[in-house]
Amino acid sequence: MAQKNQNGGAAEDKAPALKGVRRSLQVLEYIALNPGRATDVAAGLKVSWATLHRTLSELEQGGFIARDGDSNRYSIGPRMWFIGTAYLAGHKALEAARPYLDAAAEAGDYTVQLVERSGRLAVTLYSYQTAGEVITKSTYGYHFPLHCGSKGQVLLAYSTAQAIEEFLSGPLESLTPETLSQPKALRKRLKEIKSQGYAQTVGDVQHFTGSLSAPVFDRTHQVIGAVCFITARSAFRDAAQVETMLETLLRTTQSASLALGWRPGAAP
Amino acid sequence: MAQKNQNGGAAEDKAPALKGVRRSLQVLEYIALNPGRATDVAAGLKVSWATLHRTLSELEQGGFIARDGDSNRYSIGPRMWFIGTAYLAGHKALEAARPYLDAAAEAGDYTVQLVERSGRLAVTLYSYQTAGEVITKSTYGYHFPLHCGSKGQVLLAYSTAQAIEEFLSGPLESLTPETLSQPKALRKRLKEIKSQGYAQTVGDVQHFTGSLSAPVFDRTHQVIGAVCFITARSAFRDAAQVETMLETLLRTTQSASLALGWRPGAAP
DNA sequence: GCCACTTTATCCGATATACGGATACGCTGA
DNA sequence: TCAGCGTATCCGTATATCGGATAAAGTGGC
Repeated sequence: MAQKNQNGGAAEDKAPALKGVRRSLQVLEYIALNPGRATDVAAGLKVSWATLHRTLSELEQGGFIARDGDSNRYSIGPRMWFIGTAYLAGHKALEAARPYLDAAAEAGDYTVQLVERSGRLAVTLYSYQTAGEVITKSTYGYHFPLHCGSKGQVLLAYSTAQAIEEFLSGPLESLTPETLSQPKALRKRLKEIKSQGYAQTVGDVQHFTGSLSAPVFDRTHQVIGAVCFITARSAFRDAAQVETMLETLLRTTQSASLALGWRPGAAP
Repeated sequence: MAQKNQNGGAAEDKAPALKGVRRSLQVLEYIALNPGRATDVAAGLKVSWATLHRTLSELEQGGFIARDGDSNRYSIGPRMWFIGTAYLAGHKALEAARPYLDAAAEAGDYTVQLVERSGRLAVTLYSYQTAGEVITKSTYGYHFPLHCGSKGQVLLAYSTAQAIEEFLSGPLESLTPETLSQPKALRKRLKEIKSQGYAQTVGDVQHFTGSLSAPVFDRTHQVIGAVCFITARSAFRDAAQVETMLETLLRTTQSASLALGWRPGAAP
């Protein structure tokens, strides 16, 4: 389960200024991905034990990570949530899209999400889960690699060819037996997605769910995120129902894009 | 608007180990509260400009803060959200309470929140906003001081006398003319709240809304958070409606507490 | 309950690292 | 054009940080 640099890569390698700061944030991210004991973190990050210990103490003291008294396991602390949420307040795309997301959620019986890319993962910015149907791991805090699930695939499909290759050259783990994890197959899939304007996957993230996603554009015709509808696997057997979902989905993404200044037509 | 150490205080003062790390996180928190230009941050935190510049560069490079190209204003970056959300995955109280929160949200026409305390602020962990009525600032990313709004007051009311005094000795800003900001009046109010088991405020956070909150306990009879119902001010004129809300609220908090191992009866 | 082992905590001297004053660049508005 | 503010970068020095080693505490096997 020890997935190391799943998210990283954001110019993390070149310049080692402010060594301590860099490390502490790496530690935070590592713990976000794999909460666990101190030694494991030290091993995963290849940091000398003494150094790591100091770092952890400092972070814990500040409430940025929390330690379970009994097991000595570390996990992300409340203060990180506090800081992190500030990202949403003032997120222009989210703000613009929210009304349409809510409307879509009311219209049907599925979970509605707005996601964006962060490193190799699709990160949920907003999740509206109609109370009727509860789908685990469809809320905040669960992020999946881009090749798993329609949302990630959409984000990936609209990247540059170079970015796609870069992603595909990384590790492509399988979350279920149905996960597409062959670069070749994925390339083909991504092309299809881009040409049809949306993605649909079933059972490649969790066995019993499926999802439908489409991209959201900003005024410069760049994809800044994706809207994703998630529902039970069974729903995808009913073609008419899928058709309706798709219609709502595309209406939603188009509305959101328009609200962000996007206008139909080819990119400038 | 420059509220400095609004959240802090978590043993931030005593031990200066890992200076750089400490500062960088202070910077992050400061920016979370007051996004803005570099100089303002330097002034607010009383850090030499050169040092701050290095810190900001490092944080920006990692995607922990984002800088608006034109105005040079800094705000929290996507990676902080990514890390912060990990706090929710595995938050035992949230997990236990969620079903009841959802149920409550379905039952009535108000926003349902689960909040917990972080420093001097009440922080939203979960917010379920029925699409019908949209209340601004009732989502993630907007945090209010404990003395404003019923949610904060509940959290405060169940603190130790010492913690209450400590809070009251800090700055008590008024968000609206109706905010209670006199320590004396607040002390009285907190006593009332604790004796009646819930809090109700109207118009003390935003002019046009009111809220109703009650505490959630864990097995050790400690308050680990509060559930809060928020709705339009007008709704609070209808006594019968308030009565119904209150009933739902108390049922919700009791269910959540039970799910956390709390049992009725006095603390051990 | 004892022993071997793993994990966590703390010390301390050497050295690399980050600090901050000073200086230079760039933008905005008068 | 110039003044003034905000931003970027340089560089010598002092100091804060690193990590090996050691001690303490916890874990599990038998």
